[in-house]
Amino acid sequence: MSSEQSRKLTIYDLAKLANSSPSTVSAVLNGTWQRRRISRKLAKRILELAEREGYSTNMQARALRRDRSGILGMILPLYDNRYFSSIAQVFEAEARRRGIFTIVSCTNRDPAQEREAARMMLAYRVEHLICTGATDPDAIAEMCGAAGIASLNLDLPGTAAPSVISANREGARRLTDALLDRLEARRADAARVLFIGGRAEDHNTRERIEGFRQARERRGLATAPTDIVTCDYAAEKAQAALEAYVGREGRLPAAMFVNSTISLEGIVRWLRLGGHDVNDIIMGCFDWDPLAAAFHPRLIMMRQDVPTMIARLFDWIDVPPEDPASRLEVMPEIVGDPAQVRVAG
Amino acid sequence: MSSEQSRKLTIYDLAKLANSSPSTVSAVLNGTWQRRRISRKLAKRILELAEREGYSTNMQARALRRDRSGILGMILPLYDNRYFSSIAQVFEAEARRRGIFTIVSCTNRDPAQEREAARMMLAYRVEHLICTGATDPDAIAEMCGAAGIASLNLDLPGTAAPSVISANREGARRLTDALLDRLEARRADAARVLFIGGRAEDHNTRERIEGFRQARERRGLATAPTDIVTCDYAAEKAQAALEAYVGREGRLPAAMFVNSTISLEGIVRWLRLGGHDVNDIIMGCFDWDPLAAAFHPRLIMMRQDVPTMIARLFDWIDVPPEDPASRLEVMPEIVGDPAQVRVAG
DNA sequence: AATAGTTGCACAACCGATTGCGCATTCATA
DNA sequence: TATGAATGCGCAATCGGTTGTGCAACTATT
Repeated sequence: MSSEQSRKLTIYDLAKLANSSPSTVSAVLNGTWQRRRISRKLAKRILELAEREGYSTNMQARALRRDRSGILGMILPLYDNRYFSSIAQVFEAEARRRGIFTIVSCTNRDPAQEREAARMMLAYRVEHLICTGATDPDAIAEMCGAAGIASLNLDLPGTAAPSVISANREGARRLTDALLDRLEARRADAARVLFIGGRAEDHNTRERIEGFRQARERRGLATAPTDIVTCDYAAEKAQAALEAYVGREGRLPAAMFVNSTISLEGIVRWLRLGGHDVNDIIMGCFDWDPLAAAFHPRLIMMRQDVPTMIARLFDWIDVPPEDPASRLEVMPEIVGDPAQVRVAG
Repeated sequence: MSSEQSRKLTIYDLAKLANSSPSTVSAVLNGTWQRRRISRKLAKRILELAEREGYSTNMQARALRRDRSGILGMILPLYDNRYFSSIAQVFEAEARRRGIFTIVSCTNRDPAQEREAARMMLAYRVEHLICTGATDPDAIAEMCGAAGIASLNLDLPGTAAPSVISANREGARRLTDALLDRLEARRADAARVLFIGGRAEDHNTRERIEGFRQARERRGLATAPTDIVTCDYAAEKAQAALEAYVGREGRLPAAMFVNSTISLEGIVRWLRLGGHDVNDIIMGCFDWDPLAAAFHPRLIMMRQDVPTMIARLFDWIDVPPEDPASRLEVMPEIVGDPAQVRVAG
C-alpha cells in the first residue's frame, strides 16, 4: 500500500525494516513461527509491516525451495460446452477453497497438444495432473509417472492412472428407457431409434452404445449397426450424418439418442432448416445444456454430476487409491423427463 | 525416457553426465549457447543427452533467476457461455503459439474474488494480467501497478489500464435497427420494445442502452424508463423481470433486446412455460450461441469478435500503448439476420 | 617468435524463500 | 549460586537455473 517500488519487496527488505532476520520473517509469513518459537509480539509486528508494505511471497522461490509448486494442473478438450466449462469452474472453485492454485489448458482433443500441455505442466512442477477427456490418457500418465508426478483421469478412463468417470452405460440405459417409454406412449415405431454422435474409439461412446443396446434388448428390440452413427462430436458431422441417415431410410427416426450437446446443435439445425418440428421426434441428449432445455422443454438430458466427480477426484488427490487403475463411476442425473423420476431409482 | 528417477534431473546431473559444466548445459538448453560460443558439437551432445534422459527445465528456478515467470494471467467472470469460453480458448491458443504459458481464473463477477485471484497471480509473478469483464478493473490495475506488473482490460473498460472492448453502443444500435426493421415489416407496434438484462452499473450495459435509445430516437421513437429492465444477467432474474413486465403492461413486448445469452435462457424458458411461441416476439440477443441459433433461426445475435479482440490485446502486450487509459473498440458482427447484411456496412 | 585476437568453456555469484542447527538469554529448580 | 531446561531468534546452506567475467588454448598477424 505504500511506495510504488519497482523492485518487489522481499523478506530481506522486511527483515531490515523490522530489525530482524530473513529466516524469522519467512517463518512468520508462512505460518511456521510458533513451531520456531518466534514471540507473538514480533510475529505481529512483522505481519503488520508486511501488510503495510504490500509484501507478496514470491511463489517461484517458495516452490523452488520447497520442491512443491502448490499448483494443480488440468488438461481439458474444450471450454465451450456446459459439461467441460462446469468441470473447469468446479475444479477451480474447490482448489481455491483449499488454497491451491490451478492451471487449466485446452488441448482440443488432439493427442499432440495433450502431450505438449502435459510437458509444460510438468515443467512447472504441478503437484497433480488431471487429464479430462484425454484422447490418450495413458501416454500422459506415463509422462507423469516418469516425472514422479501423480496423474488422474476424469471423464475418460485410462489404465495407467485412477479414473473418475460418469456411469455412461447405466446412464445411457436410463436415457434410452425414457425414450422408449415416450415412444410407447406415443404408439410410435420403437425400431426407428437412432444413436448419433461421438467416436467409436472412445470409451464413453462405446459404453453409451452398450447401454443403448441393452435397454432395447430388454424390451425385445434388436439394434442394427445402422441404428448407430458415431460420426464424431462436431455439429457439422452430426448434421451431415443425420442427412445421410434420412436419405437412406427415407424418413426421420422416431427418436434420437444424441451423444452430446454439440452434436445436438447440428441435429436441431438440420431439422429446422428442413422445416421439421423438433417436437415430432423424441430426443434425448447425453449431456446437459440449460439453454437447450429452455428452447426445447421436451428434450430429455443426462446431466453429468460434475460436483460429485470433482469431489471424488479430490478424495483421490488427498488419499491416492491403492490400485493405480482404480475406476470410479458417478451416476448422471436425468433431466427434463418427469416420468423418469420413479424409474430412475 | 530412461530411468524412473524420483529426484528430477537437473542441469548439474546433465553436466556430470556430459563431462561439462552447469552453465554450459544451461546455455545449451535455453538456446543462448551460440551467444556464449559453445561449440555446435558439444551443444548437440548435450541436447541429445537431455532428450534421452527426459530432462525438463524447472520453470520455478528459471523464473526465480530471470525474475520473469513466462506466465500470462487472465481473470474471467465465468467459462459457461460461448463468449467467455471462446475468450479463454483463443487467448490460450495465441499464447501457446508464442510459447507463453497461461493461467486463467474464474472470479464469478465478485470483486473480492477478483482481488484475491489477482493477488495470487501477482504472487506467481505473471508478466501481464488480463482482466476480463472485471467488476472493478481499476482496483486490479492499481494492485498490478504497485507490483510493477502491466495489466490490460478486456470486455469491460477501466481507466487505469488499456482496454479492449466491443463496440457496444454501435453494436446495440445495429441490433436495435434490425429489430425495428422486423417490427416495421410485421407492421407491429414499435413502441413495445423491451431492453432486458445486464447491470445498470456496468459500462457495457450502459453503452448498449444508449445504442438502443439512439437507434429508436433516429426513428422518432422515445424510450421510456420502463422500456429498460437491467435485472442483472442471471436467467432467473431475467425470467422474473419479464414476468413482472408482462404483469404490468398486460401483454408481451413486440420485440426484445436481450442483453446476454444467459438472460435469453430465462426469457425463453418463461415464454415456453407460459405457452407462448417464441416466434411471436422479435428477439435480438447481444451475444452469440450456436445452439440458440439452431433452435431459433429467427433470433438475431451480435457475435463479439473474440479473435480480433485477443489479437489487439497481444498487440498491446507486445507494445504497450503510450496512453495507459487507451481504449480500443472492436466491432461485433450481426448474425442471423440476412436483411442486415447491407445495413451493417 | 612474439603479440593480438578469437574460440570454447568453467567459475561463482546471484534470484528469494525455507529450514536444520546452534547460540545467547531467561527462567525454574536444587 | 550453580545447573538444566525452555525461550527467542539468527546463521548459513540449499533449491536449480542464469549470466557476468575470466582464463586457457588455439589461430592469425607482423
